[in-house]
Amino acid sequence: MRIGELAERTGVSRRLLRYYEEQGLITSSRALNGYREYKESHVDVVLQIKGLLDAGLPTRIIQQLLPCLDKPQTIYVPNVTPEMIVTLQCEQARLSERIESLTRNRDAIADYLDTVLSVKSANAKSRATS
Amino acid sequence: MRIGELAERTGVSRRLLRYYEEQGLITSSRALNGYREYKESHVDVVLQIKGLLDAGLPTRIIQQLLPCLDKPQTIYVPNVTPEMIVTLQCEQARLSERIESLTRNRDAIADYLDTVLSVKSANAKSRATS
DNA sequence: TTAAACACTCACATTGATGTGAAGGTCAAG
DNA sequence: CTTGACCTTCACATCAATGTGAGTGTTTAA
Repeated sequence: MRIGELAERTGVSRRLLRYYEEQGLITSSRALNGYREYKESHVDVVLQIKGLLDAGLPTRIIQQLLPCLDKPQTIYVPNVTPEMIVTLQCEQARLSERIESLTRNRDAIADYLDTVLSVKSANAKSRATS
Repeated sequence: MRIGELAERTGVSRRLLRYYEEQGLITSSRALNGYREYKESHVDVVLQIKGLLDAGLPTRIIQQLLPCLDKPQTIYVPNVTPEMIVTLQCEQARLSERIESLTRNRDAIADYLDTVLSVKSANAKSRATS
């Protein structure tokens, strides 16, 4: 598929798809006319990138992460450097921190909404009986 | 306390503290000489802001969120607009999405590390017996 | 064959979160 | 009274993620 379709199917602009490629997050083959050609699998990869980016990870980290997040991963196992392992462990820890922080805040919002909404419904009742 | 101490205790640069104030995330009183004065409670608020920012939320959202994340919140309940509730619900959903995405990816990293490390230890054993 | 839709590269603009530095005021200690 | 460590504002710089547009080539379909 070409860039337009990929953009449409992922919700990521053409501009950004080219940017991701420039940043080494995705690759593409080129047709004879120079157009980028993508495979089905790119859809998922782009969505994953989108998710990570949206989660606040910078592209250079994502670039390191991506090769490890593939499903049939066993092939890549042997040539992993110890530094890479350390990087991943750090990143894993950072992700956990983020998750915790986000969860805390989401729960706080939830609590707040609960309170607000219960008060509102109580008010509605008291208005009904007055 | 003054800005230097707050910076040190929160790990947020003076520059950023002023920026947060400019963005309406925190307030400060001024001493006679014009110096900013902060209270103990600012430490927690700044840490919370840091967490949210680090979690990828933009300041303008944090600004809307903050008043709702206070503990003694019941006072503020009455004057909440319906739009605000909608905003919060949206933001809550977005947070959940982020959390999901982050969790998925963290688990993928964990799986990868597990695989890598188990292979490594297997290799170590086979080297030992050869 | 021409127009519309799509692709390409290149480059400049913007936004948000930061850093950095200049020019100057305040205050405490020597 | 001076020096050093604070503080102030202001402004310019940077970086990553994006947008936007110009200028040009390609494919598609009327």
